Amino acid sequence: MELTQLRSFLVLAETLHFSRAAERVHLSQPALSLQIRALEAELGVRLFERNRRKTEITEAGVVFRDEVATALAAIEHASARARQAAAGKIGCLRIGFISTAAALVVAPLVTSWA
Amino acid sequence: MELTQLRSFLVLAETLHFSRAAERVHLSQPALSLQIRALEAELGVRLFERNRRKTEITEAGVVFRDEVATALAAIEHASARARQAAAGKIGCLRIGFISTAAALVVAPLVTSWA
DNA sequence: TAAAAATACTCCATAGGTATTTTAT
DNA sequence: ATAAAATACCTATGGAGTATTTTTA
Repeated sequence: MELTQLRSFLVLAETLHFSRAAERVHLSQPALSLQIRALEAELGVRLFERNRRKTEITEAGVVFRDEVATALAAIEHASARARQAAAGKIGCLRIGFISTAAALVVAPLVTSWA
Repeated sequence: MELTQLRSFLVLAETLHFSRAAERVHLSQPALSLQIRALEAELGVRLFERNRRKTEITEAGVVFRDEVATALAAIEHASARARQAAAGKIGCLRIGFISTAAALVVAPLVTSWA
């Protein structure tokens, strides 16, 4: 399973139209089709019902869509938090009394002041 | 960003040892090294500090690890739920009175009885 | 006949492996 | 000298594109 497949899946679940979904994720229609097929194959679950002229999402597809959306958002969030942490925006707030000499040592380590 | 990179990252965050982590995810040591480098490059964040003989996880790495672990678990969960839904294990519980004739029609649709 | 998805095929980018080097103890 | 990670290089896989076919309304 690939993140790109999951992103494509979410867009298709929204548009319910392979060609338009493909356009939105910058893929050709066949490429998107293959991604969805691969995803369905790996899950062993049919996510969309391709009837006549319309593409419908299955009940399983709805369940998968809602949970995957949350998971992908979590990954985005994780990336943002990691960047913040690296930039020193995330850390511990600890309160205590120290000597003036120690304060001079500690001060340069502080990344932001309240 | 790829799921395989995230899985490799989680294992490395656990073992703190490239060779052993590579073994656990069935990759060669250089391949794992490249995955981590690619991940760090995409995030713009250093996730591990490779000092002398020991590999240490950075503060940003810890943040990323915790959130990614949750996200990956969510994806696993989504897959399981989708399979359950496809198998008809998830659905509505609706209670009402219907005729015996209607009951005979409905009965075959029931996937499980309470 | 038109519109949408699936299939066939070709190609190339890149992920991964092996071999080697670098680095630090 | 050893142990661990990085680098170099090569290869093969499979993902993506174009062209085409199938399907059904």
